[in-house]
Amino acid sequence: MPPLSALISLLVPRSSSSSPLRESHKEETKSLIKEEVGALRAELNRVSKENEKLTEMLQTMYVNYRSLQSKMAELMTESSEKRSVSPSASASPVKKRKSESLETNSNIVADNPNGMINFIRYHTETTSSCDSLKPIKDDSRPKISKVYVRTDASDSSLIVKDGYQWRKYGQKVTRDNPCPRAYFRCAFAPACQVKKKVQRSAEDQSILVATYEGDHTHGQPSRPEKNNGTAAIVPPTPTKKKACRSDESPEIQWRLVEQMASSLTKDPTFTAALASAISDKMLDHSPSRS
DNA sequence: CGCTTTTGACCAGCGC
DNA sequence: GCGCTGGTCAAAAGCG
Repeated sequence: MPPLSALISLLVPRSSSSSPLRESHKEETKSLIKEEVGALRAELNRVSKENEKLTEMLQTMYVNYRSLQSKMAELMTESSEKRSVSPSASASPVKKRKSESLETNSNIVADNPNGMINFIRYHTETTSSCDSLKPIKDDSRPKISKVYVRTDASDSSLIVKDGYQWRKYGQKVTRDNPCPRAYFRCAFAPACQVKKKVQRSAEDQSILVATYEGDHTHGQPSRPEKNNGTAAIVPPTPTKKKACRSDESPEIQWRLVEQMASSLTKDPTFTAALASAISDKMLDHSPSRS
């Protein structure tokens, strides 16, 4: 990313002349640029504060989710204990597809009433509390995680922009949902066995449900700039929680601001608007116009 | 021309 | 064993 000062120096031509008129114009331009920079910084601060608020909201949601999950786990343990008392119940094996549907039903579509969060992700670990109901053979199953993405209901594409490259290898209409389900494999590394299923929610067709199976054996090939305006908020996992805390060091906060600035300057619309605004201001105050 | 997507065929698991 | 269903394969079509 080119620094803002470099961008400005490109837009503002350097003059070798030192006439008083030129000098005053130069000063005027400088003050204008300073004003612009100040306004941009204020905007950046505003956005970062908004981001902090969203992060806090997300943390609250995550804490609520965890407490619900632990309650669910307690209930599950209780019910499994009761089952183990009853010999008829423990004798019936849970079949593969049954367990999958059970898992899906236990997941609730997380939605924000404000519509601010449209990308919710959480993991369904193989070592989850629900394992008490699963047969032992399921231990070898890959890690499954689900992502709910709010999209435009009119948008028929089954694309979930998560930064990874995916190759579609199939599509199928399932019995319980009139919307087709798309099957993807990780296209970045042939050895990477991660699979993704994407299907619109039967209840709310504006929600895309992406199911990830397994872990990537490589790093993320591309950053989320691919999202191009699609808000993507991932709730903090226990290990990542620290990075999302509001009381983190100023260095980290500054890095976050830098990242935001970077993403803004990478946006061609933003840079074009910035260049246009600066050039307009320059032309407005140019001596030829007066 | 090579890569990606589409789509019908095929296969395996499950219920009856 | 048969039918249903979800998941995968692979040839054909599409696209840059």
